[in-house]
Amino acid sequence: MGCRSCEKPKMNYRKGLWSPEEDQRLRDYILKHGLGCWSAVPAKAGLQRNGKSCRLRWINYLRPGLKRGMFSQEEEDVVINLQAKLGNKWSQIAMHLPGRTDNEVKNYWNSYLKKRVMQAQGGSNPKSPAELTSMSTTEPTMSMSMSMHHHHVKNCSGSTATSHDQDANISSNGLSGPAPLAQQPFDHQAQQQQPKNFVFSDWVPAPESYSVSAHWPASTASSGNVTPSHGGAFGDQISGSYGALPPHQDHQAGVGSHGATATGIAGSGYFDLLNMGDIYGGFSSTNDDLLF
DNA sequence: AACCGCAACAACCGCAAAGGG
DNA sequence: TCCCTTTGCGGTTGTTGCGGT
Repeated sequence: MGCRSCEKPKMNYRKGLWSPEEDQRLRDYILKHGLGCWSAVPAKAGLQRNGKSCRLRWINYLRPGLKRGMFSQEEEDVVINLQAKLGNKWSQIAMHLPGRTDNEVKNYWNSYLKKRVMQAQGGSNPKSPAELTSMSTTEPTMSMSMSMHHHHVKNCSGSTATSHDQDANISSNGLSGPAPLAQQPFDHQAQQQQPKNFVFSDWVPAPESYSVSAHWPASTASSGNVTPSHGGAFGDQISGSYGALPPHQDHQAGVGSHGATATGIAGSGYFDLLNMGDIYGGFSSTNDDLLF
C-alpha cells in the first residue's frame, strides 16, 4: 500500500470493455513481473487504463483458476446460504466458491438468485434460505430445474446468448473439456457427470490450437467459457497459443476501435517466463484455494 | 423489419480500510 | 499521529443480445 514510487501522470484513462490486446498486455505484464503496485501497472504494461481497472480485470477475468460458466447447484446453495447469513458480503461468499469472483457472485445474485429467493419467500409458503437450499438440493426435479434455470435454458436456444456463451463452441469443437454448461440444457445429472472443477482460466493456452466460430466480444475475448478441462496436464498447455483466437468483431460502442485480433500476439510460453510463486503468491483475492 | 422489454454480465464509481512516509 | 496513496469492496450503471409483439 501506498507505494509512492508509483507516480503516474494524470491522464485520460481508457474506459469500457477490454480488448484482447489489452488483456494480453496486462496478462503478459503480470506474468512477467508478478503482482505489485497496481497503480504502476498501466504505465509499465503500456495500458491506458487506471490501476483500478487493471486490478479488476485481472481479478475477475484474467487470473488463473477462474471458473467460468453457470453456477452449479452446490454453488447456488452456498450463495443462498451465505447470503442469508452474511448479507451482501460478496467477497466473503466468494471465498467459499473456488474459482468464482465476488463480482460474479454478486451479478449472479442480483440477476437471478435474488429473484428466486424473493419469489420463494413471497409465495404463500415462504421458505427460509435454508429451506430453499434443501429444496434445491434435494429436489432437483425437472420442473424445478427448468424454472430455476430458465435463463440458462434460454441461452441454450440461441447461438450466442451471452458473451460467455460465445466461447462455447470451443468445447464442442473437439476439446475434451466439458461443454460450457450455459449452452446445455440444464441437467443436474449431466452436470454431475462432468468434471466438477474446470477451473483453469481459459487464457491458459489450450493443448491444441482451437478456433471459435462465434464472434468474439472483447469483453470476454479472453475470459469466456473457454474452459477446457485441463485435467492437471499443466505443462502441456505451455505450447498453446493465444494467437489462435478468432478475429474479434468489434461490437462495442464507445470503446474505440480495436479491431485488433489477438492473432500475432505472442501467446506462447507464458510459463517459461514466470516464477509460479510470483504469479500465484500474490493473489490476494478470495479464491486462492484453487485447484492447482 | 422494427421496436420494446428483459436478462445477463462487464465495468465503473464511491467509499472505507490499510499501510507507508 | 497525521497525511496521502493504494487497495478492496459493494452498489450501480452501461452494453449487448434475445425473445416477444
